[in-house]
Amino acid sequence: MTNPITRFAPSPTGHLHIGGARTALFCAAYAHGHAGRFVLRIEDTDQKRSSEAAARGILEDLAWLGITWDDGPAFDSCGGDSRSVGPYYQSERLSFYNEAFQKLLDAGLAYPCFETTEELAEMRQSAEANKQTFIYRQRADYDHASALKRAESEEHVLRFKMPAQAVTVKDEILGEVVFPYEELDDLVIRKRDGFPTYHFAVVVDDQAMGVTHVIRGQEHLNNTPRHVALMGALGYPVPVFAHLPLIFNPDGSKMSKRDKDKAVRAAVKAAGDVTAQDAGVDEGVFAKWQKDKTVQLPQDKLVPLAERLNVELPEIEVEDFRRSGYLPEAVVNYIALLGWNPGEKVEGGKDLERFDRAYLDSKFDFGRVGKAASKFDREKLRAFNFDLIKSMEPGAFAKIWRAWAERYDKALVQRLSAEDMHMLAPAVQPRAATLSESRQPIAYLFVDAGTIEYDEKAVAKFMHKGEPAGADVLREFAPRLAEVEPFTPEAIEARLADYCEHEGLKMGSLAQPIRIALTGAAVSPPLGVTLASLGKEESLRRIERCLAALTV
RNA sequence: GGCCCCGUCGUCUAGUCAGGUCUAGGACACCAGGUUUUCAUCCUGGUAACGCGGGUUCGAAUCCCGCCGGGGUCACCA
Repeated sequence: MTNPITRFAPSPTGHLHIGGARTALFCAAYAHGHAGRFVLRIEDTDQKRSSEAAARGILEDLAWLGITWDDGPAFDSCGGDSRSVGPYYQSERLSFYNEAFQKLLDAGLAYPCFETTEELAEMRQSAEANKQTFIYRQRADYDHASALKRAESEEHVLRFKMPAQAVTVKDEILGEVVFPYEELDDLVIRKRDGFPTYHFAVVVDDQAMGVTHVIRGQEHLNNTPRHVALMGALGYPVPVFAHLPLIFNPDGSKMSKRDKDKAVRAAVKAAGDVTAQDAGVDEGVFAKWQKDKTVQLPQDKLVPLAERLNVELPEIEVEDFRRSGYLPEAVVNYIALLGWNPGEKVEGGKDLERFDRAYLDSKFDFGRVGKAASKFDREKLRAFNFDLIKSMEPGAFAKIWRAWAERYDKALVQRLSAEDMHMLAPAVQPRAATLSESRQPIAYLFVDAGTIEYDEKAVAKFMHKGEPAGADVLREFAPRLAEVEPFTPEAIEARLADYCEHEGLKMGSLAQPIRIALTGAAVSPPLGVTLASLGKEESLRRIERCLAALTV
């Protein structure tokens, strides 16, 4: 097989799901690792649910992850139509589908049906009552010619006449899977509104775009025999299939966008007094959302509400991980390991787990994709992210940290200059596994000096005990601190060390009192950074206030 | 419920296709020590798994069968 063409075909109904991201990643990796092309196609045949904004969001999510596509919607340096097989929005490809419909219609392989949705529901129910699975089949006395005539004036759908034989799907990951004819119904291929169903559009488009390898989630396995049958009827070659194992929540449930609403809904219920106004939506919408598990609040309402209620939203979509402060490289590395692994050992007999895109592209193959579903372990992703953060140059970290904050934490940007963030970087990096955790080690910067409460135990241990007592050491040292110039972490550290040596003090006996004075507790980043980030004036003010508070 | 897929530490997995070198290896998490001016980082060590039952075989995590368990899918959504 030379020059494979893979494709990722999301429906634009929201941000990119993390599972979809993995599929896209593997599609891109396989294509790029085998001198092929990766196509991105937007499946917007569901007019009720699709939106242009969502489509754009998905492109952004992919671009952020660094997953680039060769053919598809133009975005940044991605996409374009150099092979002239576009357009890449299915809603703009109706003429292709109509041509294929006609072909099947002429051959009697597609036929109009006139049952209403209600009638079908009834048929389904009665089948169920008889403990049978409802399978739609063309009636024995079906008259094609008169149906075609009737279709000219009546609303109808088109169904595919399923050939009466079992279908074997050859899958690169699962092997051969046989589906008996009895399980395959005459599926709808054109909806009442004239749009093709997913099954039809995907087959026509994949053929038109030269797709050779269909890589998708295992939830599509049951659809595949239908697609294969359709391909046969249309005279298309059958591509290679590879169905990826599913990704679940840690509790085994399916990772769903609704999980986010679920978390907030529970918090709203627990709080008891949250109003529609608090949520920023209509009364009706809010009431419906509270009752109906399938209703979702818009992202821009849900996120602020979650923040107000102090709920941590589960990350489900790529955008969620981005907001939480994960680095795209970490996300990509982690999800690549969900269901796949390179099977390579490094020194010490350890599995090779950390790698970049180039490595993935060069090594990815279906032979090493597992069959079993995997659970999404945020702790491990977090560890990957943490490692990446720790290993960055402070300057580089400060840059991405600021870029992130500009998007998701405006207050941080207002409080800290780019220079501040650069100085803080070495202190923050080993203490924040994600960018959103970066506030924790420097929380002291965000409290007003006047409101600091001093931890009793710490005060007792470090301020009152000892000979001399910590408070006295601190009082003696304060003037020396005032002399430090410039007030940089290095200069401060040097002065500190100097002073301790001269006075015959242990570092801790001075360091801990300073920490308590500055932050209220005996925990903080290295003193040089802590002091410098606060600034000389503020540092001295806090020390003074602390000393005063202790003597009262 | 029908059909389909799956089943190694808590989690992700190596090992399974070509049965022995597997008293089952790694990673994350967890626990315990150590380094450090606190916290964190870092270093060292530890706990922990072949779902169950039958076969086949000198020998099974690896092959076969059954059971149990988990999941997917049954739309004019994708």
